[in-house]
Amino acid sequence: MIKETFGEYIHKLRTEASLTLTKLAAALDIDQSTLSKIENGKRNIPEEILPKLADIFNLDINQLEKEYFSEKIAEMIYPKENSSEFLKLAEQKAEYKRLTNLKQGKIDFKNA
Amino acid sequence: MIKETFGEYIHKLRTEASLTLTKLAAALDIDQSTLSKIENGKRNIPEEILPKLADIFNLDINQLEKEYFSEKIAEMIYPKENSSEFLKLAEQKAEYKRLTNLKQGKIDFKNA
DNA sequence: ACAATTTTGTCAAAAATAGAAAAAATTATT
DNA sequence: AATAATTTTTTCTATTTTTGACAAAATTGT
Repeated sequence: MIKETFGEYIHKLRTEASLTLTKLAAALDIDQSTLSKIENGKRNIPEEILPKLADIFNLDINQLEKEYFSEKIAEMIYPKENSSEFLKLAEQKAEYKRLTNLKQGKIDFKNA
Repeated sequence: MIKETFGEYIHKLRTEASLTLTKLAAALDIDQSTLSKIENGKRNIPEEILPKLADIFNLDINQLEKEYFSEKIAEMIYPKENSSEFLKLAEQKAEYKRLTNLKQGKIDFKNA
């Protein structure tokens, strides 16, 4: 697990590779001011940059997505005292959702 | 745990109490068409109605919030194959966030 | 001091969300 | 089966949120 925020993580990747904001931003196809804000947690991180990041820095895209989404979840529950209870419930609900949706053939897991 | 979606749960509460959409909607201070959509999962559920629901149906507000938030989380992870890994990570991240924020005195847990 | 890099502020455009009224559809009642 | 009541869906407008881009300010490195 990365122990920084996702933005800080990107920052670390970028600086360790000696890239400027401008350069990396260009490669990610976003404005450099936007990338700065992303690194500093002041702007949403668009999901579309994940594959590009994985590509540029040779990272496992699955792990990256895990970090990305779990941060979103953490963001949401960290102020709750008993966050683990929330997560346990969420897990059950997710399970249940999968089951009921499978029955109805609503979802495919290809891009899961 | 409730096994329905939160909307379906509201529906169940409402019908068991023999209330019409119009009546409950009025009590919740929202439009009845909006309540219909909520029950059918076609509209976001505004967090503000939770205390009112708890009040009207004599429910534990904490439990209600738990159901509410965990559904949001479930919504987000249920298409992922290994959702429990996401949640484990999220838990760690939340923990970490709490620690670092405590150090900086950023958050109070009164309303957690 | 100068140049490069990064951060911040601002503003308009686009997208997402919400509220409300009315029409359409469904369900219940007589 | 007709009518009434309830629920669902549609449509429209208003509001809020998010985004992208540029320029100015601040910081950092040489």
